[in-house]
Amino acid sequence: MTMTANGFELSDEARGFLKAMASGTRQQIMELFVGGVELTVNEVAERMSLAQSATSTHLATLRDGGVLTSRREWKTVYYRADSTRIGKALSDLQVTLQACCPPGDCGSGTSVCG
Amino acid sequence: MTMTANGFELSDEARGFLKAMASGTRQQIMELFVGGVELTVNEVAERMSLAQSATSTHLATLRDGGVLTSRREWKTVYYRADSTRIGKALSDLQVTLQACCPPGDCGSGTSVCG
DNA sequence: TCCTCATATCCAGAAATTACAATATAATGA
DNA sequence: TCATTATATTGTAATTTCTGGATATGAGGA
Repeated sequence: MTMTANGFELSDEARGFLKAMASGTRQQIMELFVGGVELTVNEVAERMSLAQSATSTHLATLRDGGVLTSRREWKTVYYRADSTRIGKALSDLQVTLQACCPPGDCGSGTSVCG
Repeated sequence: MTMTANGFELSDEARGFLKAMASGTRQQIMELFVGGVELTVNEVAERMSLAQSATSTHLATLRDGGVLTSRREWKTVYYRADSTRIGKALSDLQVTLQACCPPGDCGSGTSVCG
């Protein structure tokens, strides 16, 4: 929990998540990981009909954004959804975007709530 | 609730949300709406130091994506966060991305859960 | 009707993203 | 060391997105 969080600006986790998920291709890639499945770069490339280089870049973007995590086993890298960080990002988005009233100002101003 | 929802693909609400929130500028715009605040196009343009045309386009994109809603009062249009639709999108994202195991397949496969 | 204000749309250049081919790196085994 | 396999990085062209100026639309008031 960051000390500077005030509910008025999106957390780094939320920003990273949104940036990573901004691409339709990456959204489709994430659908391959539903259910905790682990996949290698080549497996994703094949299922997406995408070049290996493009796939590697997308997976790196998703990992940088906290959506995927990876582990290395021998020569191959396994990617899977980072459930914990995804949960944090979504929670932050909900707090910031769905909050009815500013902290300490509920019901006092011109805010339209509900 | 859609009949075709199976947890393996992102809902239209989730896709619309992600597309709308893909831009850093639009993320900043959304921070202006925290707490249920209502703002006009010109107010957003001024606070963002953005041209009126660009602002109008961004707000339309956010509305199309289900993140903002608008009402017309006399000559001016007031925008505010669409709490209900934001909640639906975030809920769908959580169900799809955070789900541990495929429906009906929990604990049976090679999934790495937790 | 004409004028004004707020917003929306159109257009063209600038900036960012995406894709693939080629090459580089990392890890392992012969 | 050399070859092999999986992944990462580089370079570049094509596409998409973003932005501001100009213009159009829509609603009221004089």
